[in-house]
Amino acid sequence: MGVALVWFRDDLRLDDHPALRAALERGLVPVPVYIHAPDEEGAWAPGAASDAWRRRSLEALAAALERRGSRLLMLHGPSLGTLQAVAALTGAEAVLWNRRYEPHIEARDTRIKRQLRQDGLHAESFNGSLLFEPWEVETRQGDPYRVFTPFWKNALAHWRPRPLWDAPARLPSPDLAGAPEGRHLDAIVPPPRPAWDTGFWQAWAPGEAGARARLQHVVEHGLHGYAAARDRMAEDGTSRLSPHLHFGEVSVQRVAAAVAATGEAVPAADRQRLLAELGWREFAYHVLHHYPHVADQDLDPRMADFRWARPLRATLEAWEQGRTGVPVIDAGMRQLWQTGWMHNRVRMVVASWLTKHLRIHWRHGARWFWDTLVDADLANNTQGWQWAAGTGADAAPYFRVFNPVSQAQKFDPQGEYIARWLPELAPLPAPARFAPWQHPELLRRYAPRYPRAPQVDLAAGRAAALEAFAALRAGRAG
DNA sequence: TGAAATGTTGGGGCG
DNA sequence: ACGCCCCAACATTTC
Repeated sequence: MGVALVWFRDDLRLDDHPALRAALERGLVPVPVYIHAPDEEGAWAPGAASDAWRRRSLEALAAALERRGSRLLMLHGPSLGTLQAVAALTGAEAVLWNRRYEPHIEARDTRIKRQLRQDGLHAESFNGSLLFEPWEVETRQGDPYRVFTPFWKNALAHWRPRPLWDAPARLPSPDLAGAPEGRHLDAIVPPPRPAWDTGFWQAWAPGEAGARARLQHVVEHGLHGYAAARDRMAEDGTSRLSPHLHFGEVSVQRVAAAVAATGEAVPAADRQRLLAELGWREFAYHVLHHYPHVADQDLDPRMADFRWARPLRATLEAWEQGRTGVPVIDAGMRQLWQTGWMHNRVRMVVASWLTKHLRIHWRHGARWFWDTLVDADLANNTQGWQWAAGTGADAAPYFRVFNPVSQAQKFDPQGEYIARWLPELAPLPAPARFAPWQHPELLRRYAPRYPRAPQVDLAAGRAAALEAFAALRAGRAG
């Protein structure tokens, strides 16, 4: 029987896996391969939190393959050379994989595909992670979209859910006698030392089983009322599927199908809202594909002359470590540090603070998120930061400045979120937790170590941001 | 997927 | 009954 290498990357599942499916449908024995090649990730090599997750997800994938009679070959080295070597040693006739859509990875994979074909192998890639190919959706004029709503309207109108493919109960066992000895997981992604990630795994279950369990939970309990619940900071109202989707532990096609299948059981607005969140993910990949510079530069060239503040180390560190003196921001930054994740609404609030009140360029925030988020994803992270900073596609206008106090009052009315992640403020009565600088006597008594005042006065920071924006416009006009 | 300033409206107190 | 004022509630505009 012929052999096909199935090259796993950010698709760490067996269910609804187009490349694995293709191997089996061609009657080939799949040889699952994972190659660690961080040098090829360029400036955006996975961060520490991402690697901590990846390690667990790979462990789960390897176990799932073994339970089915197969085995994951984990290797370290240049992707092309490693694939060539393994193909030669196993006698593979095909190399199959699901596409990644980061521009520099797309370019690398195109070179790899060309070379493998020159070597006489059947090399083929599939869409395993998006509902729509980034180049598939276009305006009537044939241009890429830069505004979400028409993008999503057009995309949904053309959505034809494809049949899902269930992971087989058994897989053929590859003959790895001639193959290189696989590396131990520790050699691929070493465990964090010291084990700073222990707090993560009370909140998360990396791997395909955890992803499917979460999807089931969302569909059964999280969809009814989702549109409003997703904004409430203290609740488990968001889907929390982002890291599972990033690592491809669940197929986005399966997520969309499961949501759509709830039908009348769930209000249409809630269903559409969750689908729209998947839509933002699609939009982020669409924009990154067509404007590959956005990961590092403003999409909107008019922002090039904007007067960003010099990013002072101390200011940035206070933000990173949750010592800004604004409770909802500090709570969010500590949730991020302790669990590798932050509630979506809080992400918007902390991003607005950094880019508007502090006027620090969004790339500094994007970097910190990249290193600390378990769901760090180049397209989504870029889209989120450029949206918040007002520099990106369909971004919040620059003058849209979040007030972190009113945001907390609105979306954490009992101050529970603040108390949970900033326990030093828990002794304060809830109404005093939103702006403790207005209650100096309570601060002194109950939270003597918490900053006496925000790192920037709220009104002054807002005014300075608006003033800088006005100066930009004036400069352009004159 | 804002916030704050400004404008409008209408009920009620009061002379 | 009427005009006047206040002000909350809501709507619109501006940044």
